[in-house]
Amino acid sequence: MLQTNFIRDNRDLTIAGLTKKHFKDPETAVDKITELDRKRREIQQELDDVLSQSNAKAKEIGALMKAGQKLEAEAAKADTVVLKERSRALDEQHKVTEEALLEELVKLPNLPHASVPEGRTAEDNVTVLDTGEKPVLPEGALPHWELIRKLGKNQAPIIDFELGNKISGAGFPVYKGKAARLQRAMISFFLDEAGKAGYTEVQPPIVVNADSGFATGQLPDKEGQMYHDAADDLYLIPTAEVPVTNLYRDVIVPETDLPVKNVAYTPCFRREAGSWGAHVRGLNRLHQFDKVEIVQINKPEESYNALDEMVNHVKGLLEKLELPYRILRLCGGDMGFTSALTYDFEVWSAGQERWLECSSVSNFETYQANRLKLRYKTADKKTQLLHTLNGSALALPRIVAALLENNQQADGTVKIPAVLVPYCGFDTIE
RNA sequence: AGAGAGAUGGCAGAGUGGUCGAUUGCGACGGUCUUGAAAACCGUUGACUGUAACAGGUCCGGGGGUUCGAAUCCCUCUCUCUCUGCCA
Repeated sequence: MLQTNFIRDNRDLTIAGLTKKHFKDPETAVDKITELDRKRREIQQELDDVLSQSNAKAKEIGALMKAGQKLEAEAAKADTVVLKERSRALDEQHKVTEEALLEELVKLPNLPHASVPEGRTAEDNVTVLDTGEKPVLPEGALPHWELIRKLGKNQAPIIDFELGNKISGAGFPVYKGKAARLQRAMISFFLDEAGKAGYTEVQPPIVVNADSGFATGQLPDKEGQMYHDAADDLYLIPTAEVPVTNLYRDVIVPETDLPVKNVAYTPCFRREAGSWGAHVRGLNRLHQFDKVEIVQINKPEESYNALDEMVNHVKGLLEKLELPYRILRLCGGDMGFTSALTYDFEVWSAGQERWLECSSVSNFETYQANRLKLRYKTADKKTQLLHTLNGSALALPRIVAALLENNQQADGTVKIPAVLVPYCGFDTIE
């Protein structure tokens, strides 16, 4: 959430930023907020004044009572009636205005960093790195959803969508045998790599309350994208970002603890309402998938260095997995609601000849921290909002898809990259 | 799930209607003393809002109420602890 103070003092910057993000009619939104903010502060001032008078009166009455001057006390009580009426009315106005302000404020996305390219769609994203080297597949190479039918014993697919259909529904595959083991291996590998890079491993809850969803920005923006348990008003997490970042909700972090670096493996759940289509096959889009997420909390002046560090970490993973990939700097129109700068990683899926998004690394600056009330104390004892960052390192299904497709051999088997062999206990899936 | 108790500042722990934003202890920070450290002593030590800076306002688990006035009384929700039951 943007800060009202910032909007008030930087009207043009705010409008320019919103425009870059293709936010509809930013002037109107900013004006509305500025006006509500002005009104709120005006009411607040008046209310404070009335309360101050009431407090003084109450003290006066207290002193009179103590002195045993009952008559005078009763007279003073009469004076408070008007004050009380007035403060009730003002309080009501204040509440209404504040709610209206918040309602408008949460509609505003984060402002993009200066380096964010102009543009509206994925077409306008800027490729900042392309590793080139795409594998040449043998004759008869298949996309992974075909390939998995041929792998495993007795024609039982190692990743079984039909079986998932039966027990849950579309988008909930069952991993079996070496596919299940591969998943577990990758989770361990990713966690170990993050550990070596200084991240502390955490295991958070995978259902969260509405406060948590709000603080990281999933609510109210993406209400319909999360699975919701109405009985207990809890949400299944769409990403570990939500619980892990919320560990620091309402926290003032000691400066000496910065930067905070956490890594978590969790399953992720996404309803993907409305985003299903014919092109979405196999592992390309799922309702449940596994992901290892890195999260950093850093001082404002350090956060973009931290973002670079995270990007390099993800690069390292893909390189160790020997997968071709590219990095995109997302344009204003394609970025997430809460992000100030996002790099997407796409892995080359040779069997379907497509790029698949497998990681998204973002700096949210103070947008989440403002909702989280996540702060630290500066050397001169001021409390200041921190910056939050996160990135997938990595999301599994599309990596699995790319591994299977890119590493398929002429004889129909699949080679496992060397770094995963110790984790898997095998080097080939047949 | 049933019965009882409780939720106060970084922590511990007072406070049961009137200068209480809150006694005190610990911790932390600054100082005196010391070559340095410890001890001792003195002082400082929550957040939000607001102001140019003061002032002012709000916050004692959350929400609501009673009252001129609430940490203190009432209602409600949530959570924690103890005992009993059940259970990976």
